[in-house]
Amino acid sequence: MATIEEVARHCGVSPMTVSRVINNKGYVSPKTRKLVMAAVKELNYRPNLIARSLVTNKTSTIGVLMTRLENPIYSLIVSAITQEAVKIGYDIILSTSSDVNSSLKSANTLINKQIDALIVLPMEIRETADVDPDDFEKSTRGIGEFYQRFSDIAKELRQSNLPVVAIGASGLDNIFYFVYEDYEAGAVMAVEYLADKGHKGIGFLHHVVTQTGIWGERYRGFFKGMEKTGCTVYPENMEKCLDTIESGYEAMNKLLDKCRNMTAVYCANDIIAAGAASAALGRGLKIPDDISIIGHDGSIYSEAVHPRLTTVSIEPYEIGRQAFNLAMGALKEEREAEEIIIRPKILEGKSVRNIK
Amino acid sequence: MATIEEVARHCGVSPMTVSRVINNKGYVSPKTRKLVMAAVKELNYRPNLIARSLVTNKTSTIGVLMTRLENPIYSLIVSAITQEAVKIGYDIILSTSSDVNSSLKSANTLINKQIDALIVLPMEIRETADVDPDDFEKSTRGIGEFYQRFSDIAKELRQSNLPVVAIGASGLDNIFYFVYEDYEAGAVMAVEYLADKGHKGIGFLHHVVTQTGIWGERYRGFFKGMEKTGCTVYPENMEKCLDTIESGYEAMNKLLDKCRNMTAVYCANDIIAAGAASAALGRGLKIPDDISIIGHDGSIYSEAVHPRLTTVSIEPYEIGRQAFNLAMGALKEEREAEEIIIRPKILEGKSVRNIK
DNA sequence: AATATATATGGTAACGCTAACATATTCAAT
DNA sequence: ATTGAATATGTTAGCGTTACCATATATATT
Repeated sequence: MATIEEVARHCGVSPMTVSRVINNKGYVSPKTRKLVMAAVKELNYRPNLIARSLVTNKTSTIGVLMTRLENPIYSLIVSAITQEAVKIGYDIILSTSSDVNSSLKSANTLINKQIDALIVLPMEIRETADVDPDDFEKSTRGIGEFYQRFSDIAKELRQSNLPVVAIGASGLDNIFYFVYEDYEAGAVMAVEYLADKGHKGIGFLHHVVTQTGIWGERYRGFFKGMEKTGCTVYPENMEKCLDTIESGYEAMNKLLDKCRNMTAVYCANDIIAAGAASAALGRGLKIPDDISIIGHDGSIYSEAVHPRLTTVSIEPYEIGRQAFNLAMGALKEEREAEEIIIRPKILEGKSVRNIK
Repeated sequence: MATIEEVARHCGVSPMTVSRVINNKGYVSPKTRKLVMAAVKELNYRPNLIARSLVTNKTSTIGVLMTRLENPIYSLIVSAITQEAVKIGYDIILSTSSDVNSSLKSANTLINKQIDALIVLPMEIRETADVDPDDFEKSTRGIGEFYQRFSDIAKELRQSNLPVVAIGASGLDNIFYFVYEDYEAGAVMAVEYLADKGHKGIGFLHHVVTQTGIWGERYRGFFKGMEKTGCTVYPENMEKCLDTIESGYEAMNKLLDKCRNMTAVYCANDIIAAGAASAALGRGLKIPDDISIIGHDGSIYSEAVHPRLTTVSIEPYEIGRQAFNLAMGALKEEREAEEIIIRPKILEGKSVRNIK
């Protein structure tokens, strides 16, 4: 592989001149520029970006630390980040780890690789590697611990001016940039939407996790929405489940067995809603004639059921875009600290009936 | 940020000794080791992996060049790659580009960043940036051009011992490692499965692209399967569509209007099948009692419809795993050239009726 | 003609690390 | 005691690039 030195020798100039040409920086006469460019082409010269990084102290690479790329929402976020990044000549280096220890290890590796900024998306991080992934109570309990132990690293990064953007969180020690979706507001919106269509008997398929994280927010949002719209919450119209189609299906069947005066159901996400829709159809119920369903996420699942699901659409692309630009802004030291809250939207499908 | 030199000074040894400790390489007395480790902790030393790479000439980073991370199949492949990578201390640097020019540019950047290996996954690459993404005829026409123009780069990489693994392709100039799924065999399997259940009137919802790439393979596979099972192909039982739910829905409606003696439909992928299922349900048809449906991909879409779709399951995780390990094997120069073909499996749902 | 400014090029050192070699020191085996 | 290997540490140089400063020439301004 040709080096800058060889290119320089090949056309009788100094390495510095070659450097000026390839970086388009400083003064170079048109004649030498042409000469150098010809040599670059002839020798098939590739600038060694590692060597450049060593001296410039920047890599044009940002680290993304996350858990499950399998989850379409996260992969959409990452997709947005990479798309924004490529626009300004940045690349992303991706690390997926599922438990606290390996996440911290990954974070350190990324930092040691001299990334210019770090975006963390630790949703679904697990306490330990050996936890049953289907034990959701336990399996989401790692996030807090991660942030706690990450705090020291974040402090250090702060000092060395490496911005850290946390997606899906806020108010953490030593982290100053946040992007998150207002899930609670989304849940409120879902209930309001149903109430607005004349529904009073509103059911809820919620995740088993009800206290923390995204599921906690949606859980609280449901109650808030019910109160706001003056609807009564009946325990018989609620059922818990996991984040799978199968679980949503089973929970909906249980719910339909015990519910009373229930005309609509808010599902904590589209996956659950898809399962719920299947259960309803399987019992010969028509959607939305016999039962209205509203989901949450605006994921591709909401399109996969018939009729298309009305859902509270979160904006993964927007989250990724904002996260990346926040990181870039912080690099330029434009801001000291910032928090960006993305508001969801109602994405109307055909799964909610107007019964007014 | 502390350097190795500072750590060395701090405990009165040479940088080499510190290097030996942090790399666990060569002889170091237990006493000095302890001393150094204490200094490392105290100064919060982080080895600069960029500097290390410059001298070792390896980065423990592999490049992944792809188009649309939004497509769950691709993101599952990437997920598998990262999971395999992290196991042996590698990271992946991800680049998503949608057209030929920017893909080549991204490839060059990755190479210049001194990646140890490159995995390319150029499915759905477009000829130019301004092509309408929904114009599938045009939008998939870029792959060939990409590989053609990539060939020079591949040759160069070959010389510098940087392995290139192409996913979803085979027999390309200057590329020696391939991992791909046998989609044609999958289509044959789908038809055979239906025939085995007693179906003779088998319909086909195929993609508008019928000559090249994955759609071409599935298209050919359908005919091969029909011939193999002795079923007759009726043009009235075929309809073309795009890779969207909506398009699958519309195509299925057209198909149901014109078909004759059709008891089952093979859909070129699960997205189309999900749309088709919705259309069938929307017409009051029962699945699988009135019409059997089989999809292709084994994607999460196949779970999102009721009843759960029987589908030809491709193995994205396996593809990613094999691709990464192929790259690693090539790095160790264990092999000269290799081609790994992944065979799909039938994933049984409840969307196909046994009419024997 | 004299001075200031813009343009063009080169030399040196350094970024932080490790490979390769050199040199001690220890310890066991003769 | 003598040798040879194993153990332990240090020295030097270089990976490929650019920052910084120095210098030379061309062009504009008075």
